[in-house]
Amino acid sequence: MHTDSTVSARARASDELREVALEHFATVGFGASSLQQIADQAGYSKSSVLYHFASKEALLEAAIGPSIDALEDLLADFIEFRRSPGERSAFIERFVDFLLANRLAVHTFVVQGQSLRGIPVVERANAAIFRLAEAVCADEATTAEQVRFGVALGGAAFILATGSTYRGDAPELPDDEVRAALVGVLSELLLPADGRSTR
Amino acid sequence: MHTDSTVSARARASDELREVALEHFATVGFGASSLQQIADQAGYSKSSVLYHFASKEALLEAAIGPSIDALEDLLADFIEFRRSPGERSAFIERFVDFLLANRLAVHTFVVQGQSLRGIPVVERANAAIFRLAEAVCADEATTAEQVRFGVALGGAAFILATGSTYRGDAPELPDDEVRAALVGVLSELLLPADGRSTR
DNA sequence: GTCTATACTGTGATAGAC
DNA sequence: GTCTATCACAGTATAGAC
Repeated sequence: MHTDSTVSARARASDELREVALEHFATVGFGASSLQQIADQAGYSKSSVLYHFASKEALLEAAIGPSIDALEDLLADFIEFRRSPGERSAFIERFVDFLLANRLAVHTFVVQGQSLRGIPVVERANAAIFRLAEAVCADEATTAEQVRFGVALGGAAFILATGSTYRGDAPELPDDEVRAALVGVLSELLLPADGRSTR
Repeated sequence: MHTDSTVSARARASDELREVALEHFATVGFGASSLQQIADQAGYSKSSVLYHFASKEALLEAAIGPSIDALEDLLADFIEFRRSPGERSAFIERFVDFLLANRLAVHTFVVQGQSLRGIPVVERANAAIFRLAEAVCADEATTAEQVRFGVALGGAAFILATGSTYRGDAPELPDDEVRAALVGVLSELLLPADGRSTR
């Protein structure tokens, strides 16, 4: 029987590598990231990375897989209860919380989801996003509704990874204010409203 | 004196390479793009690419530079007239037209603007976006306003390059409908409105 | 478990034939 | 103008020492 310390050491190294790798994948992109840079920043050798994860793709799987699991759970709940009154706005809040808790992973598979086709974990992400679009948009989505969904998703993903704004100075926006602002914006974009097409 | 045909041939090759390169940079990312792939798709050799453009960065400069010029012109006009009544909504339409006419370039420097710091042409793009944020947001921008701007910009850039939606089937949305939808969405996000913070 | 050493491929870029 | 040949280097991945 393995000692706890052995198991913990292995898990700790994996976690550190996952975290550093996710940061690289989200910022410079999967294709432009190198195992060497990830290993250096995490304080391991390149070979150690390939001991913990069989390949670069396996590292991506470990980095964003749990976030996709969480998205799928969230989506299943929403689909079950979306007809209840008020459930849609409650979903927005849960969705924003998901975005904030998984910002790097979300940015990775939203922004790079199209260019990483063929990688199993990315296909899972794309499928989840597709079902999310189906659930949020009306059954027969108009162009306007599809654009609104795309702007909401892409805009949120963009915000999460750029430090929230494009202003060079102000380094950080307070998390609670970002959360409130995102809930407001996504509500406007995704909740059914009347008479907005004539604006 | 050079013949016209010689000049045209050189210009034609450069244009073809710029176009193919821009497509690669926007889809798979600058760092993940290779001169070999670009040369193959354009029907030239890798060396020919480096004859027309001294380096990979020079190719990026040629690919997105003109779009940044156009953005700077648009921005200068807006800053001059932004106090006029109705000028802001007119600007939204011009801005959307700019986005549609420069979709790949916009997607490239918006999405990858943070990770390509240090490349001169990208610094120009980031500076232009920063001034755009200053011009569009109120003088003392609240967190909510900054988030709205970020969602609008990032969402629009996302829409432009993903074929407009995340729905797997429907291959293309009609351009005029996308334009109208984007004008509507960006107007909601960027035009001053009353009483939306309490929603 | 983590490392060094190595193999092999692909990269951006240069030099020179035609 | 476009090509082939070549360069030095970085990429992922494997084998094996400790």
